[in-house]
Amino acid sequence: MNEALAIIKRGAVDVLLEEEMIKKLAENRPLRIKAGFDPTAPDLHLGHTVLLNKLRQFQDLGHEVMFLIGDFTGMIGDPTGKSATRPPLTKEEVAENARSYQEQTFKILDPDKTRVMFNSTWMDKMSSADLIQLAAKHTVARMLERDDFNKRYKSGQAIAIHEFLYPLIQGYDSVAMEADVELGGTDQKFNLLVGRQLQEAWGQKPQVVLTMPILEGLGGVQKMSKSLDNYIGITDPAGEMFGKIMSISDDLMWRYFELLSFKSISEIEKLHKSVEEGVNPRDIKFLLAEEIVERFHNAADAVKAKEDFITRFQKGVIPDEIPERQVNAEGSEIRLSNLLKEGGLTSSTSDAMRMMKQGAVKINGEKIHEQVMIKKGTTQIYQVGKRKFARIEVV
RNA sequence: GGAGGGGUACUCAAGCGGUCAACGAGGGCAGACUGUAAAUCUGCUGGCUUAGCCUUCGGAGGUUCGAAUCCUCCCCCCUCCA
Repeated sequence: MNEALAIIKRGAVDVLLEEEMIKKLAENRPLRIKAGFDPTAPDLHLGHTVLLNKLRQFQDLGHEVMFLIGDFTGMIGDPTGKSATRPPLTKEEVAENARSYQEQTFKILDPDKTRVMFNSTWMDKMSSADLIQLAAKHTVARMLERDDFNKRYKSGQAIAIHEFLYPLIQGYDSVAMEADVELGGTDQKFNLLVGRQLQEAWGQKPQVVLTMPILEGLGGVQKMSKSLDNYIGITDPAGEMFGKIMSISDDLMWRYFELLSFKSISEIEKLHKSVEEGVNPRDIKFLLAEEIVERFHNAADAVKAKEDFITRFQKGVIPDEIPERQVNAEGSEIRLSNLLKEGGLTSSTSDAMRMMKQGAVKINGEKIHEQVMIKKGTTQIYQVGKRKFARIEVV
């Protein structure tokens, strides 16, 4: 039981309230663990798996995971200023996304102990009067306590009325689901707490709120996100996944170990000690990279990814598996800048020019500093920076 | 409905008639050094047919030789009053 609590608390930022968690565990029954997901983004990356890992741990302890897809809110759309207007999803799209979610999450979650739910099930039935009564359960002042509302309010940015509704709906989901525990990122803390309050208002025992940290992206500064392109997708090819993990800083590595590895805390502690005693952190990072690649691919791929990595970077060999592309030349030849752009190695020809000037561009391993013409019919290996390669044929 | 303030590149934030493709900071990218690490140093960070040209400062017009900067209208946001 103490052990269970320790597992639950690993990596978590908050457990509110811990005494309640202990009591619930003592009841010795499968607890109902809720976690909500946006119906829009089924492309999961390692940042999402922090939460999934925690859900998995609950499953391993014998509890039941309720995987809630917030399709109701997704179908309304969220016209809040900042994230551009996101178009409402259709029922079909939601269903498709849900399927995609399962496909990806079941690499971590145990399907037998996972129930997928949709909040439209109960929200569709809610009348306007019901909704207003729900809204009556909370006050504006308390809403403004939420950090991001608070900041926006103080700095004079818009807050639309419906934004106040989202935490309430999310909280009501906990009521409808009779959740014992709800998991979320630290950014969700406020919303999760609203759930507690509403459950009490409906005469239920409030859920325990457990928040997990937001995983930093590859740069270690901003959160991992697709739009910042600093993520490791769980469907990334093995070699890429391995390489991305190897590129993180040593400090960040320990964070990834804590949040992403299935190794026990004591094992990780041992690794930490070994580094302090002089083991090259890089070798420890190998362990992490192998573990993650193995989880989302398989053991053989992990081994191969490591070998490739070593030949490629420690021995400086150009990788043998590089993407092959074809680029169309208008005439008998094409400018290198255009080739790099068309070949997807740079975002624009201007970018390509900059890269050349900085000595980041190589053709067959040879640095190219200036614009050159590439003849039609040639196939060469182009490289921009350390990581971007392509074998491009000019046709 | 009334009064005032504001909308600048990924983010924050200068600029308030030319020297502005737009200071600075953060973020990001690249090079050097390395362990594809960190730290550090250097360069870059709108596009193109790249010593030149083209399009950007909420939107549309206008004034001017010349506008992010001035004027008009519109849209959006904030504050106070009702």
